[in-house]
Amino acid sequence: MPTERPRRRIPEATVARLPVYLRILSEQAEEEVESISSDRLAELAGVNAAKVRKDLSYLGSYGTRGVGYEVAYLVYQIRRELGLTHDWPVVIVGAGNLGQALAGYGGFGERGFPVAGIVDVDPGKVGTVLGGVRVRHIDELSQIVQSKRVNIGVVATPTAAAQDAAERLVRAGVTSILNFAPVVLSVPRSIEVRKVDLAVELQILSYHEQRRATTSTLRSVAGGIGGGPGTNGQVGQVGQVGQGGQGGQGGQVGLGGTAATSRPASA
Amino acid sequence: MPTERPRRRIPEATVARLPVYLRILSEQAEEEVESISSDRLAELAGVNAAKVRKDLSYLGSYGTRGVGYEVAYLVYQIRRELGLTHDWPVVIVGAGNLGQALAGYGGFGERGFPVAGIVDVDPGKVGTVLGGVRVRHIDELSQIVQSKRVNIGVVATPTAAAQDAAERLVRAGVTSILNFAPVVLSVPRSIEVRKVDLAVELQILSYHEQRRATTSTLRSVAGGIGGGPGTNGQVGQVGQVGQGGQGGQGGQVGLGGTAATSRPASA
DNA sequence: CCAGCTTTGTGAACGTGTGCACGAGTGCCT
DNA sequence: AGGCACTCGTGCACACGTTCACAAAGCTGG
Ligand SMILES: NC(=O)c1ccc[n+]([C@@H]2O[C@H](COP(=O)([O-])OP(=O)(O)OC[C@H]3O[C@@H](n4cnc5c(N)ncnc54)[C@H](O)[C@@H]3O)[C@@H](O)[C@H]2O)c1
Ligand SMILES: NC(=O)c1ccc[n+]([C@@H]2O[C@H](COP(=O)([O-])OP(=O)(O)OC[C@H]3O[C@@H](n4cnc5c(N)ncnc54)[C@H](O)[C@@H]3O)[C@@H](O)[C@H]2O)c1
Repeated sequence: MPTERPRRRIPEATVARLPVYLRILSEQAEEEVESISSDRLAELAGVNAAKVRKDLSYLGSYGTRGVGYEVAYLVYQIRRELGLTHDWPVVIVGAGNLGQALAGYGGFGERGFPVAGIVDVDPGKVGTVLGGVRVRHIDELSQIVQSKRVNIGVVATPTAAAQDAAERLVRAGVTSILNFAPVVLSVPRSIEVRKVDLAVELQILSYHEQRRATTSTLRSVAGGIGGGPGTNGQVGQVGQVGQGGQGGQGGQVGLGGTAATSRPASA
Repeated sequence: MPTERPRRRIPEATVARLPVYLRILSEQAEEEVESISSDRLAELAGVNAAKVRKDLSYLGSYGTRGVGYEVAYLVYQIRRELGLTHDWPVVIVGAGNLGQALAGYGGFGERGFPVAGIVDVDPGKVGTVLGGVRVRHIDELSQIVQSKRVNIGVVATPTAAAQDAAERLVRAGVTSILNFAPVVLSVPRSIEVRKVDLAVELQILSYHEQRRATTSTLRSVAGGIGGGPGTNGQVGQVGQVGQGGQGGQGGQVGLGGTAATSRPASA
């Protein structure tokens, strides 16, 4: 079993898809599927088969022509490439609505991101236990980060406090931040920041809804602008998509979208 | 005041940035700033100034050369383009950890996405009140969607139930879905789906952390692989970024990343 | 009214991402 | 052993997105 070093630098767009492949492959492994073709994997992931092959080719791990990929080996390779060979403890700043939901969610620990700690400024929150972890005061942040060797921090404070939270995280030694507050954080360029902004997601959906309404108005002059539900409910027929092409994605610096539109075929 | 129709189709990457500009411009408007340059807006949004100008040029709304853009007018134009001239009520499926956090979060209503309803299958959850909205049984979904004219649905059920939830939403008449479950939903191609997958975000961060560790190992042979915190905390000096370029983003069909990396200068 | 400064709008070059098409292996069946 | 069906790996063309650079346009002061 070759332990080749990551040969090329992996494109961000590919990095963003690897976790999806990984989840699917892990599921397949549980169902005792030993081998999988790029076609099948593409179908399950809702992407183009050529894209799957190209993505996987960056791993340097080879499939077998005429056969497909060995699921277990692929899982191993992707996990290694993503740095998932060991856990990455995370620390959450802000134990409000969202922080509590995150802490109470077991999915992170399962996927290798155990919650090493939750901190808050509110004395009323300190001491309460969320998802098995006791909320501690924010002054203990540095100590938690250092003793638990935390590299990843999550900002779940109100908007006004997000910049402060980020700075505290950076000072404490965190090098990657996942930010839920709808603000652009200012941090040293060496820090990797990713943003999840639900309002932005909804606004993008709104744009498409609005566009849908406008377009149909042009065709059927009757349609009101408010745009009632389209009620075309054809749920059964799944639309395997012709993958409407588009520029890349990736956690690029500028801004960039947040979610991905997908519409794959089910099994 | 010209009310020009949206001339060109707006690129997805731009659509994904407009909400960010909108938020910043709204804040500026509250601070009574009347005019803003692309440079300043770019700085606040953490993007390249040329990108800002190009993005805004798609709106057809004009700035004034030598001066900048009129904040209020830009806000109006962006809101119009994004379809934010009226509210878009949303319905949440799944009143668990996440559904409760979403319902309890006032930010959506403020931004034009009031929670029209929350539904769940669990009889124990039905009847409880979250964020001023009573949880109702999922069988009432269609009725809610139709009576409240809901176009956007949010899937916040466990993974196993997400596909079912999506199908119910589509049958009820919803045409856009925001999915929090880590699965690829199969829906008719006419339905717009966006996915927010926190585990994917963390795994992307993990990739970069791992890469950082590997790279530094090559340089300073000493460093352990586990990669303790880097503790280079230089918080004060904000890094206005040279916008490390990258391929596009956008809510493209395939998959695609979810969050964006940003690192702008603060005011 | 002109000179000089500022800032927009956009053409063009470049970089990234996507998807087709096909050569090149691999396994199976006869 | 040979033929055939299958699937990977990838070159290539094209689409999309980003950034630079600069002419056009507007403002201000004299
Ligand atoms: N709740 C959601 O569903 C949701 C959805 C989208 C975005 N968000 C964003 O997530 C963030 C958190 O939302 P929420 O609903 O959990 O808010 P919240 O008000 O319920 O919780 C915020 C918590 O942060 C704590 N806090 C305040 N200042 C702090 C500081 N300087 N350091 C550490 N902790 C501090 C508060 O004590 C509070 O417990 C907000 O920025 C919000 O915009 C939340
Ligand atoms: N909680 C988080 O912070 C978090 C983070 C990332 C992803 N997620 C994802 O979000 C989803 C929800 O997470 P959660 O923590 O809220 O889960 P949860 O178990 O707390 O809540 C799920 C809710 O959905 C309800 N439900 C189950 N089947 C349903 C159906 N068919 N129709 C309607 N409702 C149904 C359940 O009764 C429950 O109330 C999961 O897919 C999870 O992977 C959650």
